[in-house]
Amino acid sequence: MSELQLRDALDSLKGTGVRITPQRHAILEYLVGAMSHPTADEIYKALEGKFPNMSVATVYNNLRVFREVGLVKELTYGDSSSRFDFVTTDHYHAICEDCGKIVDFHYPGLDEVEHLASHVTGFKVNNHRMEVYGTCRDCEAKAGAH
Amino acid sequence: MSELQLRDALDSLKGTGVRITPQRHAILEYLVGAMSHPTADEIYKALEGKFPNMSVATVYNNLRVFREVGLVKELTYGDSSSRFDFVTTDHYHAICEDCGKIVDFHYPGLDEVEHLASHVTGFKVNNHRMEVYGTCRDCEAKAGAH
DNA sequence: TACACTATTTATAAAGATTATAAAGTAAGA
DNA sequence: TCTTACTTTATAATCTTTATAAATAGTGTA
Repeated sequence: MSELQLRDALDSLKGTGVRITPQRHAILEYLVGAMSHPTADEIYKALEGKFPNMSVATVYNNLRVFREVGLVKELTYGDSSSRFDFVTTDHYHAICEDCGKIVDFHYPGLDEVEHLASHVTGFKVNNHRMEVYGTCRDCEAKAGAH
Repeated sequence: MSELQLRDALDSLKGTGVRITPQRHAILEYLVGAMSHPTADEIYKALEGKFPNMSVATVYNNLRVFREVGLVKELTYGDSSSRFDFVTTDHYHAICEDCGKIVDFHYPGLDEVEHLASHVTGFKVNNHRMEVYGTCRDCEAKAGAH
């Protein structure tokens, strides 16, 4: 399962022309296996045994690369440092109000909303629904050309 | 409208025993009137004309005070600095799947979802919809007694 | 109104997270 | 194997936020 996710991630990287270095492999592996959402520093410390010479910058650089490719989400809670989360297949929908097109997007953070809602309202919360409404790129372009 | 919000905020502060200084007044006034969600530094710069000697620490200290009292929400998007938002009456709904009861709850953080959705999908996002589903306390109690 | 007490502001330094830079190293295709 | 461009490393720099201590100023009370 994690194996498969890791392989998919590596393939996905290859597909976008990003080189696969041992450091990148290790960071991805760690993220896939991590139960929590680690900070850059936690990842750095976790891999320091395997890569005694690895620089913190390498961790940051690669987390950014992974984020840009869509493999990883950066979560900013209130605390001082960002947390990073391997993207799974949960997703929400963005809906175009002009043409009705529906586009998937991923967002890992809404469990927090369920928690807070439960806390505030006293409900036993089972699930939630969320959609984003707007104009898709095509319709926006048409409207712009008018 | 903003006037009233500001007065309410000041009263609320008095009620909790927080002193009202000219700096606090000005920061609150700025937050109430701000269309955007300013960063601490933006607030600092905006008030530097009125308070040439004000320290950045004062802005941070007071934003923390306001947050602790519940007047202000701290928003952490992906970018480097926190943004601060005067708490208004926007709210979401928790819906009981047994009896249909609807309870309001507040949650200030979903702008972040709009941002991310917009970035990922290319949509120009206008708004979103979110609801939480579950069982209210009454129905939960009844079911428990069954 | 004046006083006293304590919270607050200011100025500065310090801490912590993240990014920039340049030289050395290495993945990947030809 | 060779070459090229991308990566890593080490380090410094930047930026945001917090800590500290002395000076200042609100607020309740006499």
